[in-house]
Amino acid sequence: MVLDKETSSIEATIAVVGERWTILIVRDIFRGIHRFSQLQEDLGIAKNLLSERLAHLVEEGVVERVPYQDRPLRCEYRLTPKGADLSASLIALMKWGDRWYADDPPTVLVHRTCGTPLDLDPTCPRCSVAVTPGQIRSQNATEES
Amino acid sequence: MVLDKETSSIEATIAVVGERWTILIVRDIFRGIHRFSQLQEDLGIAKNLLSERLAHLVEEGVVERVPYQDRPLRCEYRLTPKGADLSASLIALMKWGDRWYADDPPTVLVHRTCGTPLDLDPTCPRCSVAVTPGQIRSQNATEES
DNA sequence: CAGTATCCTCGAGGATACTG
DNA sequence: CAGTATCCTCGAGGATACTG
Repeated sequence: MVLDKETSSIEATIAVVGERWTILIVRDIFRGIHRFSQLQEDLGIAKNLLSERLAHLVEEGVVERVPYQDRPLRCEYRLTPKGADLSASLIALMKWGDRWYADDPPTVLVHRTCGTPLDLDPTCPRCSVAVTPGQIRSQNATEES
Repeated sequence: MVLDKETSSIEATIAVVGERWTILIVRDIFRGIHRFSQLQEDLGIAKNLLSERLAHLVEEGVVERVPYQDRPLRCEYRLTPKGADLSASLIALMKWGDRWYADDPPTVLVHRTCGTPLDLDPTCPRCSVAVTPGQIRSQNATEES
């Protein structure tokens, strides 16, 4: 059917980052927490689980190990371009939680440096209407629209 | 710390929809699949699990039961406004999966009705720069920016 | 510090039978 | 059709001890 592409795309995404600890780890790395012990302390996750989740993220190419000292060799975890590309997803999830579960609604999410409110609701630039997932399809980037 | 709000917002979101079946159910309802048997067939999920996940979504106010016949009473599942508000998140996840796991990259996501490509990368409208999750904060909607 | 190795337990997923 | 009720099994989460 027509929606196969979108189907597998969502499934692919949640197969990689659709797990509580995994997504929280990625969020923490976004926030500048890069070292094993810092992640463990911030998240309160068991060390074997953190180790396993990080290995999984490295294997998927979302996170990479970057040495920051020799003798003994120590690495920290950084987002790859693929991992950094998750920002839109994280922000959308954050924004939804903020909208519906904030202690004192209404709140808005703003750019930290300049305070400008951010609107991430998907809108078609041509039609100027809100777009839902069912109204979207994939097409090859080289095709004519 | 300053990021507490975002932290709990993401955790709140994944507590509600951060599970494989749950998110696929929401996606299917977005796509127009509203009945129990259709969802079960489309997803290949065990009936007790589907029943439980739907009950959870109803309880969370993401989905609602809407009768479509009496005698016997039958209900279908529709998104509430809160559920429909998940579209930005679903699309962002879909788009990431499409970008990094499409069979034949590059692909783009376009508005189904008019074919216009959609860009959901978060950009600050004032600064015109890409915004990452760590560069966002919550503030009360009534505060001055 | 940054992990790996073990072990234990509980509960989720799934299959199946049953029901109005 | 749209579920509920049971039952079984496996494996994930977590705690803890250990290692270079």
